[in-house]
Amino acid sequence: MLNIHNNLTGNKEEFKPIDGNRVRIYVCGMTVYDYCHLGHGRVMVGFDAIVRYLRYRGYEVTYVRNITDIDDKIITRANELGESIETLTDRFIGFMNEDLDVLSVLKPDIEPRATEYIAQIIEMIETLIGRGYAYPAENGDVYYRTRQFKDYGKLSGTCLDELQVGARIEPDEMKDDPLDFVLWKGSKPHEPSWVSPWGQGRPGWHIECSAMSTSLLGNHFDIHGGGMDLLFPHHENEIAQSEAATDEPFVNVWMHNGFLKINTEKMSKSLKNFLTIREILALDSNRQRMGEILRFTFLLSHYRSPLNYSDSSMENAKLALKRIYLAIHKFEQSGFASAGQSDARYVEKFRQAMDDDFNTPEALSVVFDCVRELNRSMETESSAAAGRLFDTLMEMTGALGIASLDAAQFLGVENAADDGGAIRQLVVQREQARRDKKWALADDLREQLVGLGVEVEDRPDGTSSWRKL
RNA sequence: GGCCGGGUGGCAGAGAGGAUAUGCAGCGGCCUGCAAAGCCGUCUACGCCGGUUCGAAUCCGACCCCGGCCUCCA
Repeated sequence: MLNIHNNLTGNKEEFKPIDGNRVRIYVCGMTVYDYCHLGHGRVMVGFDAIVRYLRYRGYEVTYVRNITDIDDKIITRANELGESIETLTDRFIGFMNEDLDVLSVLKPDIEPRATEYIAQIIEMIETLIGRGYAYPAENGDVYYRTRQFKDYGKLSGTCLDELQVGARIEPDEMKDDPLDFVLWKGSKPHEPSWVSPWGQGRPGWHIECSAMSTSLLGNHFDIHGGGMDLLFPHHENEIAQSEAATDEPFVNVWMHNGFLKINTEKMSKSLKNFLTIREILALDSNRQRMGEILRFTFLLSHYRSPLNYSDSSMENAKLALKRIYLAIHKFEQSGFASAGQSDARYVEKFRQAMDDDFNTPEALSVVFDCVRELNRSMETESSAAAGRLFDTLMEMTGALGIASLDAAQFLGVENAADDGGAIRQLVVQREQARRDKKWALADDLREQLVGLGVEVEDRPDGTSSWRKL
């Protein structure tokens, strides 16, 4: 039984798809005018793991994650850089794909862009006007009549009269009520625009997600996700728009990622304390390895908990992941063979953890228990057990999308292509010293290797393996 | 001001009325020329004050701190 924490009710609930075994899920992706930052990474990795697990569990998942490619900030940035909207957004979509690839984030089944759904957006706005939930203003804007939607606030738990205090009307807006929000923006000269019944303009932010999600997944679908900061007003507005337009319940389960913090403060663009994914990836010569360490860092805490990012959180993840890879590498070197079946004891516990609102930290504790027993079985040369435990380990890590790299490569086993052979030379000298039983020299050479970041491991036959992680 | 989260051992981070989380670090042992890796064993916990209970880190109440939302943000 899979339980998911639903922000609509505030409770953990048993998950039941609307349509048999089929799960339809929509996640708010990014607005593409800058590089992906760690907060994006957390959402993308989090839902990637969730979707992977849903599939592992046998659900037939349709995963939609949108791209916002038209909005005020995109226009501003394009003007600043003196390039077209298309060039700018295409460029950052390219960067996003590269970053997510390194984080082992699989492509969603459908990745719609707002500008490809203008017709559906206009159609939904017309429906809302027809139903009395929206009205065009003289300046070419169309606004949503918030007070008209009786359930407004049901997701975020706010009530309209409390919101009134902070609500504001910008000088150029012509709202009937400060709480109303924009569905369509009349365009100013030199801004990109589309023809609409209300003149040249472009969509407001919230409407695109309502239009894209309902077009692709139907009026009523299973799961909608995103970062906590989208809960209000974005998701609240999506509900208001969609349910007013379709007269059907919009989404059954709302899921939100906890914030990412840096130095105990929320990371955000407005605070200018954000780190981009590529900055982090550049910290290691091996981008793939760094990507997986970052992914592991995210998975090491629960998706709803606040996560404090720091150098030590990455170091922590690196060492933990290293333990997994060392076991995998040892197995690969050992000559033990896969058993073709996994150990139900671990798989059961793993599923229990993941079934409890995708508790990845708890699931990882099962992974480590399995690693320990795998190591033990390899020491006692229990071949069948080792094979079975290895298969179990790979099944669990596969479901989480981790440990997918080549173990030797991750560990940097006898790989120092960049040092001109100096390491290899020292290792060879040390092997000779050990054969000559010149222990002081051997130890001195090992110290030199450690200074180069190299870990040496002696084999019983007098040779040594080494790695540079 | 209104509304949400959270305070767990040296660090990270789950859990949730009687339990060995897990990873890193520490300590003791096995292994090793010495190490490393691995294995075995082991020490540090549940913000503060009350209450409920046979029993509370876990439930209730007060308090103190921290973070967030109420405006663009994943």
